[in-house]
Amino acid sequence: MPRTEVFNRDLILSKVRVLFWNKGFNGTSMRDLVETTGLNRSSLYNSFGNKQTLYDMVLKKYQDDNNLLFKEALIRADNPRQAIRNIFENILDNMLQDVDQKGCFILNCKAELSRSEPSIRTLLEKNEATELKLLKNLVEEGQDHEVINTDRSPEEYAYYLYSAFQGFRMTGILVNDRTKLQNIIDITIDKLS
Amino acid sequence: MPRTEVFNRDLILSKVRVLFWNKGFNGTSMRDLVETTGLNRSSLYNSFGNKQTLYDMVLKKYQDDNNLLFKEALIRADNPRQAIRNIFENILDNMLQDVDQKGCFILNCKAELSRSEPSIRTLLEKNEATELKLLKNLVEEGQDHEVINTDRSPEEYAYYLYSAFQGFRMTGILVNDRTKLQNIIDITIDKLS
DNA sequence: ATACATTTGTACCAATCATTTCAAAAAGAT
DNA sequence: ATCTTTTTGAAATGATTGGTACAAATGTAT
Repeated sequence: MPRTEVFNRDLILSKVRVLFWNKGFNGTSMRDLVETTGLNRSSLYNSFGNKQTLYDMVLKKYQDDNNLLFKEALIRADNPRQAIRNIFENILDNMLQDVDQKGCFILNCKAELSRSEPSIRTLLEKNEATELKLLKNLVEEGQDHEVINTDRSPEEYAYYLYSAFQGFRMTGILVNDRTKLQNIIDITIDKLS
Repeated sequence: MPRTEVFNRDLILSKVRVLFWNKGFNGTSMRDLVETTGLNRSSLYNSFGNKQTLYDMVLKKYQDDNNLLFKEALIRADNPRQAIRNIFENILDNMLQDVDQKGCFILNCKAELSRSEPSIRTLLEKNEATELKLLKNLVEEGQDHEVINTDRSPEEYAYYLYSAFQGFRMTGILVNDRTKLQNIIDITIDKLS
């Protein structure tokens, strides 16, 4: 009975994501979104809600994709320290492929909206807790397997790595030299050996 | 002959800065600026130019203030490694005083505008070069005075510290626990000993 | 072919955007 | 007191904002 959707929903959302990622929430207009997606204004509202819901959708999708990238890093790692290194290096490859040098969508969101949108702040806090927990567990395992030193507690190293990771992503906005970025990773991970 | 300005120019600009810092360029309206400064709409345009020039002015002022903070860190340091530590700890005090947890204005700007405004991108690149140079010189001195190890070159350590510094500032947006932030500094600087 | 649900195009909405205009008010200097 | 320059207030500018209304077009299933 019903007419089926003619457009590729995921393709549309990926275009929306690039736009928000590059220009932020406030820097992106519905006009921009209509032009870039090629969709009709009505279709956009009808199928995806309003500007806020669109932003929320692509931000969450970005989070999921990021988590997948992390999981992938864990799978092809010999040990927990290597897993942490892989997380950084997976992102490095990702960064070098991004000709726009958009940085991290979540960090851009954090910089723009963490003080204005309570719901966004909650989402960011949840994201932070998740990443810290992941890192803490990895450090804990690494210390158990004696591939990470015990100079600091797992939680302390988790905060250090979480902070370093954010800096790494911010640095990639202006720096796109693989050697320089790889060097940052090396020194950061070195600290754990 | 001319009537003198009745308002305190620096006070007005500091209010403008807080606004842009918190809500970004695109998130701040001229209406916001008029309300917060208490100035008349015409006076704002007449005395400070338009929205863009206002933003540029306060961003540059922020940069200058930041540089002053760095210089202060160098002055009261026993050696170059301590100077680097002081830079981080000066900012830590600064961060803990900021109830808004606005993070770093320059990084918020970087996240929001580095892909949209070429003039801003140039300013950010210049800022990056300056900070890297400062750090490189400090590491060089530190290695000469044997308070920083020579595992890596001054430039390599400069990138590492620059990246770590950005991460530290981004972390402070959601974390305001002194112990946790101090811990990040300690581990980061430890790497140099 | 008919019925049904959705997509689409166009036009429209009120609100807000950054910025300008301009006459009136204010305050220094002579 | 008069001149000069600036600040001020209020109103208006045209453009753009996010979002809606609704009829026409479209396609699927019976």
